[in-house]
Amino acid sequence: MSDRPTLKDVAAKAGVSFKTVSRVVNDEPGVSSAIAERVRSAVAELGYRRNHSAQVLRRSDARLQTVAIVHADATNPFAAAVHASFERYLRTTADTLVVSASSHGDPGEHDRLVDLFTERRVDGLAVIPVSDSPGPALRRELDRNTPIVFIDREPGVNADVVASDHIGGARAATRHLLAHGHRRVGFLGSREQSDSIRQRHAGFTDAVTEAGAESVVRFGLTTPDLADEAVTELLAGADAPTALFAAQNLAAVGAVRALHRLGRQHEVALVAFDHLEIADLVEPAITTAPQNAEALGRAAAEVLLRRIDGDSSDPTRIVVPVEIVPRGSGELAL
Amino acid sequence: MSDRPTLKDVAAKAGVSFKTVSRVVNDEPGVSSAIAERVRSAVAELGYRRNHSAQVLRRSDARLQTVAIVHADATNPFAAAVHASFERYLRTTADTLVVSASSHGDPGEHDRLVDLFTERRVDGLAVIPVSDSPGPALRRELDRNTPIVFIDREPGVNADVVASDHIGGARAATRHLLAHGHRRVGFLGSREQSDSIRQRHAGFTDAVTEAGAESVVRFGLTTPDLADEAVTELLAGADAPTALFAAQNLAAVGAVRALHRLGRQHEVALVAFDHLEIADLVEPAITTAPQNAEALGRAAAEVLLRRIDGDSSDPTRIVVPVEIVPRGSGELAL
DNA sequence: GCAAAGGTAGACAACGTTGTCAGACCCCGA
DNA sequence: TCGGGGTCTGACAACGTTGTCTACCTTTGC
Repeated sequence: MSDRPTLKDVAAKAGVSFKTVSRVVNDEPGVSSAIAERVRSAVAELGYRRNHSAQVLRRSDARLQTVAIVHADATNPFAAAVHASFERYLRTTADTLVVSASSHGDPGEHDRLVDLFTERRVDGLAVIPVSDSPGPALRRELDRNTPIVFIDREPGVNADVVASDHIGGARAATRHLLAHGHRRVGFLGSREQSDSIRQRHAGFTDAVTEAGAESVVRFGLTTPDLADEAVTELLAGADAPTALFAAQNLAAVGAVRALHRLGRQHEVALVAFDHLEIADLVEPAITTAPQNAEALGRAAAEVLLRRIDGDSSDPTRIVVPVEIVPRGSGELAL
Repeated sequence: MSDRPTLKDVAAKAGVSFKTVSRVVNDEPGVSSAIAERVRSAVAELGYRRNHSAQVLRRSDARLQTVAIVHADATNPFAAAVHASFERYLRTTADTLVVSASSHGDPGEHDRLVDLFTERRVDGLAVIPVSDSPGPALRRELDRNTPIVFIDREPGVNADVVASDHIGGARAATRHLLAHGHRRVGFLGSREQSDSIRQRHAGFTDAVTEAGAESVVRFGLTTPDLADEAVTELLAGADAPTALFAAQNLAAVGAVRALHRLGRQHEVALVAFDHLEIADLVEPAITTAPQNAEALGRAAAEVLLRRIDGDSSDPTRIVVPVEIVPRGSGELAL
């Protein structure tokens, strides 16, 4: 990727000064149409492309038309959907390139990615946190008032956040189960370190407590296999729950698998947080409380753009509602 | 994202020349430890970060430690899995940042993204094509011998490609169905413009022809809903197929949905190309011919790295085998 | 005690671009 | 014929960094 033609190369070919070429490629006035034409054909012939680094260096105040999004796990379909919405909004409304990278869940790598994007100078950052508190690079950028928006999870600092109403959604989902007569409900959670999971747990506990019901709680179910095991074990126990709230989609997948293998899918109620591709493919179809990825991505983009435009008001916290979609599995009565 | 401290700012704070600071931040020899220490604390205090643009500009021959991947649709789980493998390999073995963007299937936007990454100077590009032939920007980069690897689909030019064995996988999957006695097999395809879909169709046709069986072919099933409709219609017809080959995962999801709604999931055989999250959640579990996303991503990274390292041999075509995973749905006999 | 050698620090140019300024040219009217 | 004004073009500096070269200061060896 070297030996690219520069303004000078184009200028030499067109027989003009490189400043004239600069004017032409930037559509600046003050170039006669004959010369402009000659320059344009030289540009086309050499395949000249402006060097973004040099441009950015010279006009260090200008917009880079680039924002970065740092993923915890870009293969998560929910994260991908948020990303898609975020990207579409920024590309279409602000002509801004969205670049991304994923830390695969490693906090050190996560912070390192923030660092790498910072070195490369972006207009702003969207971050899906992997841990409770920001790493050194992220903290430095927050101090520097770099436009940053956190998506989906609490960053552990006072900053702009766009997140689903985890508490309200989990509370509503659990109430939904309790309304069908269940008195003993299981909670299937993934990483307890994750704030969104903790919030869903809080909403779950709210609903259980207000109804005076009982609960069984499992955390650490980060893969379908682990969730499958946990459900199998729970249901074999003496006082097994009669309804399950899966706080995360992979846990839900494992729960469905276990229920079907045990043949108890028509007996044990299940509500799953998050969208599930499989929701209406199984019998009974799975009642879900899906996060609105489209709204989250769009809201994050809006907040970030406002910050990039110079808005320096206090951090905002945008909460996107989560609504229950009844499909059958959550309506199984005791 | 402005007003960042520069070498000069750090130098002023530490009371040295900016070149000395440069030496310290680059771990170059020739700085006394006392001064180096003073510089390091000034760096820490100001939160100095090297300006990547300036660095790249100065050393225009050097590696940028950055490659870009341009997606057709980053929300496709298969694409996401390939990306994850690609990213992990490059981050860990070559300390290279992988940035990405997605065109959401729009060829013009796709080529524009290539252009934007080119302007930003990356060491190489990985491209998941959206159309049969490269756009102007991509063509220009190919002419310029920019390291580029195409993933999963044919680019329409002579270039490095890493792709699954679509033909062989589809042929094997179809033979698998025919081996269970079916004589009339349906083909469910998504975009006919896509070369991978055409190849799967070719493999399908191979197997049908060699067995002297009959086929019904549907293209354009790009969403589960469209596939659902198509299957519903096919099965209602006079000479309905008794087995289905879904050439793409979204089409497979729709097919499963239709079969279950019609209650014919134990009667009509189904093999699906690609990985399906739902594969073993439904009854019968779905027999698949999954692409090896991990191998594809890794192979693409290896090819690209070799090109970046200066390998200028003829374009290679790496074909990653696709193996059938029998789970039940594909073994339903006539 | 002095020259040579080595280690340390800074001055300066250059990368490719854009902003500022000045110069060259042309046309027009006096 | 000449000056004034506008239009077009180019020279030059600057952005923040790294590579090269030079200058200083200390140490070493005779």
